[in-house]
Amino acid sequence: MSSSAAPSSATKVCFNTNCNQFVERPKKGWRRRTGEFADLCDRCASAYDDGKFCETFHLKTSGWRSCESCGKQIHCGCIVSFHTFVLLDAGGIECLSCARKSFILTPNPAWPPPSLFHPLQPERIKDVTNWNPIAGSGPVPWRQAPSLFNGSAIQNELQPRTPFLDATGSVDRLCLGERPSASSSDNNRKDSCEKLMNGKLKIGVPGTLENGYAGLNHEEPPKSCISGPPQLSYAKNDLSAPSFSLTIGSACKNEPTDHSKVSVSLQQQTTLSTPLGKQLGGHATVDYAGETQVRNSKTRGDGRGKHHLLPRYWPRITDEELQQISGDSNSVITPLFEKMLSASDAGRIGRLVLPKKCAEAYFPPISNPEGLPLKVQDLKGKEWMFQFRFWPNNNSRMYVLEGVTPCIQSMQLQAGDIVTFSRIEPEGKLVMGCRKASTTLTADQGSEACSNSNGVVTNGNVNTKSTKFSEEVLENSTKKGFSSTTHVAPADSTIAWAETKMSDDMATEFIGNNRSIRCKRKSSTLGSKSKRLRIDNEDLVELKVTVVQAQGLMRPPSSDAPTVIVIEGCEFEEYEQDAPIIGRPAIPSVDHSGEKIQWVQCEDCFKWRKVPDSALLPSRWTCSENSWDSERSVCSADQELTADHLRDLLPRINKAAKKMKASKQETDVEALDGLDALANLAILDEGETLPASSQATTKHPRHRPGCTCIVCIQPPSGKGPKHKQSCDCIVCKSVKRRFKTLMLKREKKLSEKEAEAACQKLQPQLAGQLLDAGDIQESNDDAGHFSPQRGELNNEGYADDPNYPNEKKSSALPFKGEIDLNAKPERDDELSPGSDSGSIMRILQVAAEQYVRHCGNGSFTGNHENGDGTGETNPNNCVTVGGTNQTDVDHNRPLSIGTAASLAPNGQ
DNA sequence: CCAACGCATGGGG
DNA sequence: TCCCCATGCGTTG
Repeated sequence: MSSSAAPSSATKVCFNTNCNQFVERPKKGWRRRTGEFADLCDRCASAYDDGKFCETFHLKTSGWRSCESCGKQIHCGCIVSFHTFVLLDAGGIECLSCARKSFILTPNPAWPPPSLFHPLQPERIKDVTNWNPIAGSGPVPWRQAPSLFNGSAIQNELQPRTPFLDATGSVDRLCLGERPSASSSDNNRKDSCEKLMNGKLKIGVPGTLENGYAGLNHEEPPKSCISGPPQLSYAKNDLSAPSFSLTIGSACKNEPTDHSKVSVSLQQQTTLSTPLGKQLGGHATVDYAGETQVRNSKTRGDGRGKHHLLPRYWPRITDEELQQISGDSNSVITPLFEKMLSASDAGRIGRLVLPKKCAEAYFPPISNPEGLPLKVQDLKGKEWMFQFRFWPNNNSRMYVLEGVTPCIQSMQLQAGDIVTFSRIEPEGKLVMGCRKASTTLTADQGSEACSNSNGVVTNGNVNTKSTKFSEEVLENSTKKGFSSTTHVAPADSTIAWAETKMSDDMATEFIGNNRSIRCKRKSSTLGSKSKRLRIDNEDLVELKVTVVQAQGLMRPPSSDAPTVIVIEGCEFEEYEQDAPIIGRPAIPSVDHSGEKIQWVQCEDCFKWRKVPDSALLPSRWTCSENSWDSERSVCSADQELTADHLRDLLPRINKAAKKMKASKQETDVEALDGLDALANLAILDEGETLPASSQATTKHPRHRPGCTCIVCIQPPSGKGPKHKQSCDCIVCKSVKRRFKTLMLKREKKLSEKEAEAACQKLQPQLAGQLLDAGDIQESNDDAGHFSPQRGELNNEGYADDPNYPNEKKSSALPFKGEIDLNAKPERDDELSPGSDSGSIMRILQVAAEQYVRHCGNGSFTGNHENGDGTGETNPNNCVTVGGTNQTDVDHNRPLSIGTAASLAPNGQ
């Protein structure tokens, strides 16, 4: 590859390695993977402009192939000409001209990654109105499907549906974002190119066309070229230095030589070496669109041509997995898709629901509901025979793999784990891999996996992969920081913190526990109709913890004492000059002399250092800043705190948290939404491991104890006299604005439908509630109301059991119990979270109102709907979602941020 | 009575 | 609003 050895453009040496002349005024050549253009001397640039670069400089190199149609020689495998041909499904290549004639539009994989294109992407690229999903939407076709591109009938069929068919030249653009090398003189083509770009090229992405995988999917563009669609095959042999083989359809089969693929050595090798990096970037080949189209429109009859494959199905296969799949062979692995097992997938029914698009894209077409037996190989090489079939469903189809139970069991998979499907080339065998939930949280997928996963965990196993991920998350969360009130760190970051910041021993313990927390929580999300709602609820718990954690990280600013202002009866501390800083989490303790101290971990070496209790530590603290112990002011110094000691410290903290939780549970738990919430608590208890960060330093030294207000987290500047309700000072404005935002979000979130449903469903309930709260309470017991017994059950993990009777689980709709307790008759409509609830926004509202009631001596109450004016609530309630868990009986009780051990002494 | 099958339902994107 | 898909549930063997 010319780019590899060429000097950087900054040297003003011709980028052409066969030239290397010094150039004073370099001309732009092809687009490099960095996004820059190759600087060429006049001569080389001229050759490039004329489309004769390869002829001139690469004539004697390998890689020349003939266009299957016109026989024109084209240099393949070269970045310069990479975009001048298309790979045919049946093997071979076709020049763009011929491809255009054949309506073969799908360019070779785009390269460089889309992000690199952005600076040069014209605005119009955003205009996707011309985008026709057909060409780009078809998933990678079943490899054995006939090549459709030589069939004129098919082409004809496609033609009317592909308005940009005349834009073949766009391939150049697509790939290089610049002029086509071979046909730059063709103005028409240029225009076409631009049109195409308008339509979709934006994508210049890997996977460019396919399935929305990458190419087309603007809404969910791959994060990088490597996280795209499965068309890039990963050559096992290249593990050490990742490169990708672009295999197209059955090309490999027909031409097992390297002609069938174009190896591209990726620049981002380091990236690629990460699990995420293995997301083989996609590319599309001409046939995808065609075949998909045909299959969709003819065979399947659902020809909507809309095949955006959801990112959650993108294959995320790691090196190891690829290696496992390919074994010792030289096979090229084409990751197809993956799916997180649902409870029913992993259940005993033995049916694995296949994402429709995946099924239609990667599995053989079936027209009979009976389907076909499908041989799938597992990672051990064992072959399984599944029945690939479908059943009609609402004018659509629901694809399933039947008979997967033995396979899933042999892989020891459970709901939440991920199965991956890949294809081995050239054999074309389907391979089913798997990834345990505990190792699935790649950066990209993390959130999703987390939110969707029921994350069954494997005994808190810790492996390097998960740790890596945690580090990534940590890094991300660190970057994001906790300083923003609106930022709610993902739960994972909590875990990440624990995993990465603890000493080894502790990390192990923490990781295990945290994982189990996370995973158990997740596991409770499956197996119920209200799965998604339950996820919401889980999120609430996690939010709460996270905010608690955030609170715990707050440190008063170095400036003078705060100015205390009062807004609507609430006191707020303001720091005129400096906002509170984000402090580093620490573990409060007492040393042998009885002096209060705190343990803090060095950012660099992770060793724990003892610092005075009063020490205010920056978020990034290292041994070098240990001014209290000069001997241990370097990372090389031994850690004073033994692992055992540290181990002792944490349970203590956890106990404190637990105790606090226990006290809260009496009231809060009643407000929890039944089994799931209880399960969450149980999980927390069981895990006993809120990260130290969320517990050890949860005291806000200069703050009103228990204050969780947004002002405290992120105080607005300015000070002033007592604020009146009509005050429009910056503080009040800020608060009001935030509340308004909160409410707007809520409004947005709540569909009318939900509101109606909520009202309707609640009417009877509320009516009954007015009559006899006791009865309701009792009747709601099964509906998820808290009961100690139920709590026990959850502690025993029943709630985690997907097989746990659905009647019970599904009845555990969030807030069924709490609604009764919290709703004021006159405000039922507002307060009722909706019978189907779990709506976080509603919860926020409830929390906000409670807080308002607490702070605002009632003046806020009922005004929040205005979203403005007097109704402003401290939006912090938004984060205090933990409040959800504590939508307690006592309306006057202040909202506290939740379970933080030491954060809010007065917060229950 | 149980398991398997296959369709229906409905939440959510 | 449409579609996907997780899962409920009736039917059948």
